[in-house]
Amino acid sequence: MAPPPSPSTADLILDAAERRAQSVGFNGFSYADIADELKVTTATIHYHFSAKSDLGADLLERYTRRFQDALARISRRQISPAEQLRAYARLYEDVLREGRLCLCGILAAEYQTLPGPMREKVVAFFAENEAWLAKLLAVGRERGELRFAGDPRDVAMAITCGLEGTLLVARTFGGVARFRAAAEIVLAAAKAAA
Amino acid sequence: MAPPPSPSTADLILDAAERRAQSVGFNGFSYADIADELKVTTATIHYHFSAKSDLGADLLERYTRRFQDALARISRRQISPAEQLRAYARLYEDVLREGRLCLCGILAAEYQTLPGPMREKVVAFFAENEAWLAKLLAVGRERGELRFAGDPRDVAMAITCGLEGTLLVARTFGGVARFRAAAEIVLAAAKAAA
DNA sequence: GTCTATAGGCAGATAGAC
DNA sequence: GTCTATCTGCCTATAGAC
Repeated sequence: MAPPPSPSTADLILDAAERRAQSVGFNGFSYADIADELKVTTATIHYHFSAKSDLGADLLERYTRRFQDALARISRRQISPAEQLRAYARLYEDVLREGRLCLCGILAAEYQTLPGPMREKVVAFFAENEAWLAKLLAVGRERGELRFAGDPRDVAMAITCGLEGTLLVARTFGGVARFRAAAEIVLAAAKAAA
Repeated sequence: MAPPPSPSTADLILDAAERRAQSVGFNGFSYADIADELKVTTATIHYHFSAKSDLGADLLERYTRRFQDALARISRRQISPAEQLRAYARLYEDVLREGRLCLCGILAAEYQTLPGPMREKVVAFFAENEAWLAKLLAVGRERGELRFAGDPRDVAMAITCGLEGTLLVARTFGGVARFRAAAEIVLAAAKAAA
């Protein structure tokens, strides 16, 4: 294994932008904010991401890829479908613990103000999310390890949306403890449904 | 009954601001946007709401009051707890049909950028929401008309958050049809839970 | 690749006439 | 109560030196 290369300026910018976008939204931070944090000037950021919409698009691409990777890692683990669901919920809980939201959750709230390319990527995130979750649910039900009625995609949608909403609300009202309690109830859609 | 008085300028401003806040967020519109829409100047708006944070606070107060009124109307109807839950979900569905989000849902996403007085009102909205819903759930269970395990407040939280998240996501991905399907599954937390 | 300097626009907010 | 006019500050973005 090669030693980890020290992160490029572009990566540092993405890191800072991601952290801010997940807490104050894409419209909630400026190039100046990031420039101050990294001790560079706004011109430097424009050199790497000529427009803010480009930064946003790259941000979404990296975030979605990483999220998909995390889902793939869950799939590879030799655990039951119910356990995989719990691992899925833990992805959200970890985000909340840092005082953040899901990037695509907060961007969904800003959707109407986003440039077109970013909008498409937000939609794609939810579509890929649902596809992964629906497959997990379908397989789990086939094996008799999960119980629920109806189309797995609908249950997948309900679970993803439930976690997104719980994250959103729990950050302002409830905190991590209540996130857990609510998330457990959300996940029960694929355990106890008739 | 007296005839409805023609709305004051302040009311018209609140109406326009509310519509915009529910679609682009509180930081997504400016005094100039509203001024253009109402064919007045920004100075006029400042006369009625000297700072934007005042407008935001008044907006939240009116919205929360109206939402509470809607909940009270549901409570007064002679329908089963399960039907009341459906009526609750319909409040959200109606908002989506206009392409909007719940005001407090979208403000929860902007929470970190909101002035203090607005933050408190957002939190209060969710607290009052949960209180109403928890009471409905508790009564329904006592009467044997609703089935669920655990603290009614946790189930209430899961349902409110589930609907908020479904609203958020369905606006960008899924639309009204899938909102309904997911909402039904969310509400099942208080019907089929073991 | 990073800087200084700056353009051009839009934001929230205020003073004072009518 | 509404207007015109304006201030100040921040934002995105660019030109050009190093």
